[in-house]
Amino acid sequence: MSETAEAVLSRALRERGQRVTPQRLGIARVLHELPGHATAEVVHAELTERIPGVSLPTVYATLELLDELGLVKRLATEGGTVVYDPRTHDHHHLVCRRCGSIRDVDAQVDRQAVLDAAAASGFIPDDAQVVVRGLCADCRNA
Amino acid sequence: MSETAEAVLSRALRERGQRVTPQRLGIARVLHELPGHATAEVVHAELTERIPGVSLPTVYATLELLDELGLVKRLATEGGTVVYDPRTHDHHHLVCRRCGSIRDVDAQVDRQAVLDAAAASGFIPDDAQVVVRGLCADCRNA
DNA sequence: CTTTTTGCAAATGATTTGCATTAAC
DNA sequence: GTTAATGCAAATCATTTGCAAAAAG
Repeated sequence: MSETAEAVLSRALRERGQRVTPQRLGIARVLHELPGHATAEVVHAELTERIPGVSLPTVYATLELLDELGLVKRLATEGGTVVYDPRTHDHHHLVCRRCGSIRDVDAQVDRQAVLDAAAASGFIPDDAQVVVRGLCADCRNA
Repeated sequence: MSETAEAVLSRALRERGQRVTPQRLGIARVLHELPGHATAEVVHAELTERIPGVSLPTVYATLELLDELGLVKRLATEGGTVVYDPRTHDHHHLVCRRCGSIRDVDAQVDRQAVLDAAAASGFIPDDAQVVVRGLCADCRNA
């Protein structure tokens, strides 16, 4: 089986000489257990039910740290807020124009043409994902 | 030659029974004349040099209106702010992880695989663009 | 004239900061 | 013991809202 989010985080923190705290472990765990993507507020609310007393600023700081460590991905929403994605494998996103929800999709897309064009302009690419905008299944009905 | 942004906007407004005001025309013109994408603040600053006295709330409301009319595209930045893109043709974006800048790239990418996957999950796609994250030419040096 | 649009001032809401206290190591 | 991490309260910043005055049709 694969390692827990806590185990991966603990090792990453020790490697950088940073401290392993219950807040950090809890935040990583909660983010991975929540379905889909989550905002700092949502992580905080869920975490509070497990470890009361953790502050919102700590949640924000920790999510940013997890992003720096490459353990989660920070995503900007159309609405201007930020959500975190615990899935770091290569995938694409479906963004609903009505409710703003973001869902993952797996698909094989050849992005070489954009990457080449990017490189040609002096840009050094890290990764490239497709963002599909439209109407999600829920909003299609409602 | 192609129509001016003002002419297109005037017609779109009349069609919807909305009013053609110097503020709206000026905002559309400024957005199209500024290089690349612009925030509401930047549009406001530039517009103020041409037509003093236009308020920031009016700029925000007008940019939203232009987006609804399909004359510009609203984009959320990684930093959590919003910029407007006056180019409505199909293109992709290069987002710098360091300075947050967004540049356009033209490239031919076959997105059918994601669109199919999206449709299979009940999502109705409007469009799909590739977002390339990485380091822009300026930040690579600095 | 009637109704929309504007400008102003104030409100909002997500995220960040300063700083004293607490807890990892 | 040292130094980094936390919690709290206050600050910040982009964006939005309420409402009376101005202007488009």
